[in-house]
Amino acid sequence: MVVTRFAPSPTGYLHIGGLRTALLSYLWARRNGGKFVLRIEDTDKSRNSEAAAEAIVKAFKWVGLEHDGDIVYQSQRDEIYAKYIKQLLDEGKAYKCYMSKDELTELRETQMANKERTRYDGRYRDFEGTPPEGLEPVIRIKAPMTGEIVIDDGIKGRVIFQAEDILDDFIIARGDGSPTYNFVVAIDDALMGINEVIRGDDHLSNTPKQMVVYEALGFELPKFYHVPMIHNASGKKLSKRDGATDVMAYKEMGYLPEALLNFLVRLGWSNGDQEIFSMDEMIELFDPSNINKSASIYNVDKLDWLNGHYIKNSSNEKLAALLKEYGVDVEGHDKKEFLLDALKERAKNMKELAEMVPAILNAPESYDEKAVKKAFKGDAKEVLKAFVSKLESTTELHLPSDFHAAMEALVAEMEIGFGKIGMPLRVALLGAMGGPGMDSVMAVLGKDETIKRINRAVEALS
RNA sequence: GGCCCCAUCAUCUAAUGGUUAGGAUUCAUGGUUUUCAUCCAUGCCAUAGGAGUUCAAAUCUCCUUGGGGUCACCA
Repeated sequence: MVVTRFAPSPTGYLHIGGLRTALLSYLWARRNGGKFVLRIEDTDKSRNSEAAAEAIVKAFKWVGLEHDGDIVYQSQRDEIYAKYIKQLLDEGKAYKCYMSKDELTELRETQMANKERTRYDGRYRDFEGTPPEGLEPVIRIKAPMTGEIVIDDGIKGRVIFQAEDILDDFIIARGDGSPTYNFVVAIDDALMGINEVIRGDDHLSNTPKQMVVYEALGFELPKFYHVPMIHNASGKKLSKRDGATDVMAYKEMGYLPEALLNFLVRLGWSNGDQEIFSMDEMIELFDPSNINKSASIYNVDKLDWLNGHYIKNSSNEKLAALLKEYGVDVEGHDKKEFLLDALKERAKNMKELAEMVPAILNAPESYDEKAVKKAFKGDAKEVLKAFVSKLESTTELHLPSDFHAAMEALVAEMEIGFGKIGMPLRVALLGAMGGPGMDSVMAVLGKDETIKRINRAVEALS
């Protein structure tokens, strides 16, 4: 069975890059009928892991990703790590190092001055004397100093490191006894049965260290997939400065989760010319082994386009329910179908959609000067008055097509162009140019409100 | 700087060693419309550079250049 995981460090919220690796792990697990588990990497206890976990779960919930089983907190697994530290110590695969932080810094500076690679020099590897007083030792693992470390990566292919270039006896437990990242990741992944690790390729150079731990503990290696990063417009790793990296901020900006996921899955991965993927299609088609090797740049235009697409193709019921989260309630409005039909074609995001609703439902408080100047010239008022009479004398006025017919009849009778009625009518009903078709607007407003608004405008603009 | 990774339009990407290098987004133009948007049509735009292998290279090899990642008692 394929078991994947998402293992964020709790920095407070889920960001867009994290969501992508989570999505890919999720898809691959689902495609294989496997499991997708969530683990919070909170070995640094100074941070509030619960709030972070809640934020992540909240974001997961919003986009519709579900993890299997309980959330695993590394902060609650100290005994497990302690057990393995003891085991390695007993087996002579790890040892106590009494070097102080100052000494370490000094060593590093000397090495840098000599243009050598900075590394621990192994001075306590075979130490048998009396340890210095008053110093809590760190635990270091014995790492191979020669030979090749080969990662058979599912995306990058064979990646080969020389042990002497990158390894030293790295620290697996700090002076206070707490275990370090590369140690616990390997243990947790192994213990939780994770056999397919999909993560950012910034972890590629950590992998050899983790492999040392796997080897020392006799665990079986998972399959690694190191996914290229998402970069910002200037080609750098996506950071908090690049605008809204918090997934929940995308909700606030009016993005639909399906648009966001669709956007993310297409970053570095494709299926021929297909651009639109439902969740089911993603699950059916996604395979991490055909993810691109190169980083991709995050580009909002495509996301906006996708979002517009998904809004246009959403049902009115769904949009009405969603709109409530953006402070607009149209569920009780008897013309909500006409309203949403007209508006969803033109909204790029939910926030825009939410703003368009009151612009129609509320009568204009003022009339845009430029629009008035353009639309209210010549006999515009006479045309509007004639249109009012036309509406008053028409009994069946419900559908947009009914109102359209009324307009058509008027322009035919008066022998004028559509613009002669359309433009002043637009200003009268909405106060400005722009917006949906007049027939839809009138159908939403109804006959009485339409007439009322026209009369008011004619009066106000005299 | 050491090590590792990467390189097709501005951006996301497609292309069993043989295609007029395809699609999408953006942009431009035209059409549709009472306006704006949508929608439709058309157009602009790419194999980083240099060697090599081959009848044939975006595709394989090497070098150069460029970009990125990583080098903690952070994760």
